[in-house]
Amino acid sequence: MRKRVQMHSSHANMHSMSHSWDDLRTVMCLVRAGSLAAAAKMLGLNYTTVARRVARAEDALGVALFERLTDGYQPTEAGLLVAEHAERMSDQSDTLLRKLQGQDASLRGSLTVTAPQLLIAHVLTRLIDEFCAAYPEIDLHIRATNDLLDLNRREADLAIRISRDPGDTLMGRRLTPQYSASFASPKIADQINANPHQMVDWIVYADYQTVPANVDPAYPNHRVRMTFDDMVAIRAAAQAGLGVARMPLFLGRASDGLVRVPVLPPQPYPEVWFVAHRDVWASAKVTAFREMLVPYMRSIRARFVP
Amino acid sequence: MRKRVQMHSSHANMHSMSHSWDDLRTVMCLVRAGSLAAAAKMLGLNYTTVARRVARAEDALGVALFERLTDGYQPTEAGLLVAEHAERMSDQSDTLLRKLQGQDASLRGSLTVTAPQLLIAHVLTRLIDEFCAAYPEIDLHIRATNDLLDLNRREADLAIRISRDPGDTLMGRRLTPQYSASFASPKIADQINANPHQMVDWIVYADYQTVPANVDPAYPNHRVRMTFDDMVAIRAAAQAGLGVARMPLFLGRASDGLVRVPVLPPQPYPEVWFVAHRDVWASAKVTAFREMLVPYMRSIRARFVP
DNA sequence: GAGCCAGCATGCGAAAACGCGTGCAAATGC
DNA sequence: GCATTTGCACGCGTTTTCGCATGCTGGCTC
Repeated sequence: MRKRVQMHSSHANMHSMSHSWDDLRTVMCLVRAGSLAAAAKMLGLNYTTVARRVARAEDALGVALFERLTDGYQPTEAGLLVAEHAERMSDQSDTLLRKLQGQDASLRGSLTVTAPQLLIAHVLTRLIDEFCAAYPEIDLHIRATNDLLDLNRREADLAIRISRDPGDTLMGRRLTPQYSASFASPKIADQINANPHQMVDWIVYADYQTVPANVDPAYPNHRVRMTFDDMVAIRAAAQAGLGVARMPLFLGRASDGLVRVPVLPPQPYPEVWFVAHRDVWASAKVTAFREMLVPYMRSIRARFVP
Repeated sequence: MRKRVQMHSSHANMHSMSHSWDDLRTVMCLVRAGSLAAAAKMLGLNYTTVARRVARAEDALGVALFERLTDGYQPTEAGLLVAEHAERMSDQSDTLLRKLQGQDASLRGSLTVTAPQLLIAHVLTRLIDEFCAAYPEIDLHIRATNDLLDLNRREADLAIRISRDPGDTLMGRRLTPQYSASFASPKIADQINANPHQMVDWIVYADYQTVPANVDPAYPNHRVRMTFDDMVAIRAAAQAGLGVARMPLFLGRASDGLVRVPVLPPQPYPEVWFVAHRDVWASAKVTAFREMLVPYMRSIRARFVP
């Protein structure tokens, strides 16, 4: 027999908000990820734990949050509602952590930097080396990816980006302007130089689908031979002599087996920016990195401009 | 005052997002409560657990959140920052739970009602009995307190309040107007009736500190004999013959050993309202309670008005 | 159709979190 | 001035939670 009526004369806090905030977060991640395994990876947990927490949350809330289908967990309307509010909780949590991080005056601990793959590989490795030597107690994490990591969600502490737009709540500092131009293997370059009227085979980004604008009118014949969605692959194709590719000067110049071809004169290309969230901009570690990066980039500016 | 020596493993993984939201909530409760024991009570935990969670949070964030003083945990600036953001997370959590509750169409489970102590005791007990009989599967929790519980924070699902203002995000329905008047023990009443010019000794609320306005001019002599901060105590004092007290009609009429004295003619007094949060207003259980309460209060309206 | 993989449930041993009891210090009450 | 209360730290035994291994299902490839 369970009790039907409870009298409370004192204001003892009894309201059954006994359910766990971590369970709400787990539900949110599962909605985002779509499967137990992906959500578990996001949370650094075993997927069994995710399943258990979701079950607990459903039990505590008295509502089904997911439909268990053979191809994964499908959120119900209630599950989406939970996820929506948990997102806002997550925003608060992220903001909090950023603010705490922004007050951190120590030059110890973790610092996560993200930058485009090829910028890291050809430009930043030396700086990274120097930074690690200068601040040996900082645990530097590099995320070399072309994805724009979400600095709001603290996927990285700072970013070096090839974009004019530092973003919404972010702050930015321009590191250098840069230009693009056309590059090809020496053999292709020789052929084109020998005969400007020969057909120029372009290797272009999948996004563009077309020959770059502003090609030199001295070379009238162009066609797109192939499209790629990855710059590393484009460069490899160009190196292998498959055609001409447009790429930033720093990249073409740093790539063995590629030479400039005059087909496309140097074109302004999105600038290189240092970007960080307002909240962490002034923190010791971010500042230390920035103050080493800015002069370094200035010193090698020649690699980016004609 | 002596501070406890704090050991922080300085290489705590500052960046593991894996830190617990529940720990943030624990910090928030400790800031609110001021002591481990009070926070633990709020959370339904042992205070040792609160201490451990706070220590974990400090370790994970790499910042001291509290100073351990002999008279309790004093939040640091960082602790206050954590609490501030956790409050917003808590708001989101509360909102979520309210919305889920608002969609709940079942007439089973828990329902928490709050009302002023004396209104429960003298007016609502019969209704509560009937409600429990009509909905035996609803677990009714009564919180009889004069504190205004926070319906936003789900300290109660619905409230019966003596106030014109249903509040900010709340909805309200007026149940009945009511009036107050002066009551005293029969002996005092006889004395005053026999000699209208005798000194009338008032027992008043600490908040007012003064004899009620609008006393009948036929009784010219008044003084405040004592002040109380509790209506139960005022009534007891009046019953014991210590003086005349102003109180709502329903209360004086329902109290043994008290009779009306004509010193203070019936005065308008704040109305009785049914109040609930928008989000839960239309839920099955709240609706069921309201639809039993409203006609009940109409049927006994005579007890509230002259 | 056999094999393979992604995705999930279940059971078990290990690890973490928890509650309780004890002990201590400072403030409070008689 | 001594007993009591409040508030906390620490150690121990227990409960809960977690990760891992196993087994199952349905869709996919060859």
